Amino acid sequence: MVVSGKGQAEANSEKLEIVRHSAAHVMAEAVQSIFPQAKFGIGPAIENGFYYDFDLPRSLTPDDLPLIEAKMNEIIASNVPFVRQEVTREEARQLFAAQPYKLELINEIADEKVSLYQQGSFIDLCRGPHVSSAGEIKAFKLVSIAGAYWRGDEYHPMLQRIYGVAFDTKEALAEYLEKLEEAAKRDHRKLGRDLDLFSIHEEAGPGLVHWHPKGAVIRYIIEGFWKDEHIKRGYDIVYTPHIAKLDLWKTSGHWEFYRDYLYSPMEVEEQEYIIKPMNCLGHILIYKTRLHSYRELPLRYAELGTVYRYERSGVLHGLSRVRGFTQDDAHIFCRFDQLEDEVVGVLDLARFMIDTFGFTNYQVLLSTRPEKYAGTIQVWEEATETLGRALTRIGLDYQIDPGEGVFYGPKIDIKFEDAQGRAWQGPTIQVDFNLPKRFNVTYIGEDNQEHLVVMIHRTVLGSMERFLASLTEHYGGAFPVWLAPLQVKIIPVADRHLYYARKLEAELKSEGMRAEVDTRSETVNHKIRQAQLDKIPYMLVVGDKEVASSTVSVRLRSGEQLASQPCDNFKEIVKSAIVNKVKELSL
RNA sequence: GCCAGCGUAGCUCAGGGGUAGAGCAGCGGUUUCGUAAACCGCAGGUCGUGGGUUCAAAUCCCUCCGCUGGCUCCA
Repeated sequence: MVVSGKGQAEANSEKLEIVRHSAAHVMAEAVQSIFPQAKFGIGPAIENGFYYDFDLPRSLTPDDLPLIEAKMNEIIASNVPFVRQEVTREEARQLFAAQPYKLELINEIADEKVSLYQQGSFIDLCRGPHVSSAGEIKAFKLVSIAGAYWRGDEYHPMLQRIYGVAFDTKEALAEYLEKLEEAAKRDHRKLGRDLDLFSIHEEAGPGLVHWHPKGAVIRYIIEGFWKDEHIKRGYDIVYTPHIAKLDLWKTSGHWEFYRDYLYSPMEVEEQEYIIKPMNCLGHILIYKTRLHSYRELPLRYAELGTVYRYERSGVLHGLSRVRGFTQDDAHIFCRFDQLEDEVVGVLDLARFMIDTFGFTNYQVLLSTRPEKYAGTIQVWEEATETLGRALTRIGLDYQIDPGEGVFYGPKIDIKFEDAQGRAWQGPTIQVDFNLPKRFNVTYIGEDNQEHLVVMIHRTVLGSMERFLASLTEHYGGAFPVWLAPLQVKIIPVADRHLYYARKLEAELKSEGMRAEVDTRSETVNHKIRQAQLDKIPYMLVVGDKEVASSTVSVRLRSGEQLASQPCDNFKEIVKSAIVNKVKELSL
């Protein structure tokens, strides 16, 4: 039996964190030497590196970074020791008399003693630990400057933050920077343009997505799959209008709570209407067109519903954060005693979707009661426990996100990571105690009395836009065959093979495959290169040999090449890849 | 929204007070080719917008719009 405490890897990562934290202090010393008037915020280690926040007499520009780096290198070369000492809070206050942010921090420390770390001329309030001397920082680079509000509060002053990355060795640093460059190639905004999937136009407005034919094919396939799967799982597909009277949104509370996210009302025949920011109200109206017995619950209304929300200009991001998007939405109306089974059902569906589309990098979060909430604590606790039980039943590992629930109920979020490691919320399951009450959404129970339903808002993809972003980055644009906008590119060797190539194209198309002939009078090499850049799964090169023997020569986008084979054989291979939704090309 | 940076041809980018450039893509020819870029030619831009400084602005200054990276936010 192994009795040792920490594993080697864990110890290494702790050491690296200390190095990164110390690098932040060294950077602060460098900044202090350049700007003696600098006021210091905080400077922690973060994933891959560190940052430090400064209040400086002028704005930093990227040109400042090499100067600060040079200074840091001097400090590191001098190998100054990091010295820890403890002083009383009062002594610390005197020491940091000219440092308002530090004073604020000192005042919040409960202990009578506070610890300080000093290297060279720079002394900082800090819990530590640190390296013993600056020379232990082996490889770092300053990467960017950003504004950051003091203590993350937008009503506090904005400080200047410098981000750096730091690693054990120069090689590890170079490897990391290389990885960043590779990640940029997977960025859905770049691939979206290169692969002709979508565009966003200044003329039309930021955050408004135009789906090109190739992006639209992917969406169309996903939507068809999504609808079929929902019908199989007991959902009913509905459609609701894109605008509705403002009064409806006043009743729901959205006008009061989410006004900042709503587009201004438009007047129609002296009535005010708004464009919908959510689909739920339409579904509620459908539900309420008649009385419902407890026997017919749960009812599940699903809609690929397009919504519009005003997002602040600084937060828009490709397809991941937009102002108009289509949610793969559904609302489940059920009894409280059905909640757990329903959540299990949704989680099972969400996981089925995640697996089918091949995602592996995601995290599951259970968000609990926030400070401002509707309903009673008891109901909240019951519902939160129910969500937790559902997660356990389905066997999903999850973390608690305390206080991050929506005011109307707890929720489960599934977040996908993008190419640069940023997390974006995809599937979400939210329990709602608020709307059923506000709209009096009820069923008639066994006791012949009216009871409020429990509503679940849920998506299993998130939105079509964000989902395409995630999908594109996950596959680096090389979509699985069933999703690939174009599945087969037919490449005739010379013009005399065009007839045969077109016949093949027609044959494949008639069986539902997406095939196209490259009819240009270009070299075979050129056409193959183009097909490779377009990341088309299969390329069929046809020349004299193939025409003579009625075969095709298959090249995969992996570069793998296969012997000539009968066309029927190839068709079966592609069909099976489509039907089985295979993630990797294999033959 | 806030801080910083950026905006030159469809794309990637050069030029930085004195007549707007390249490669790729596009178009027209020639070439008919066997698994990642044939050759020749042509065309393509109010240098994001509006204003200012100047004899002269893509270039310097300001406004706005958009994008990028952060921050805040994200029902």
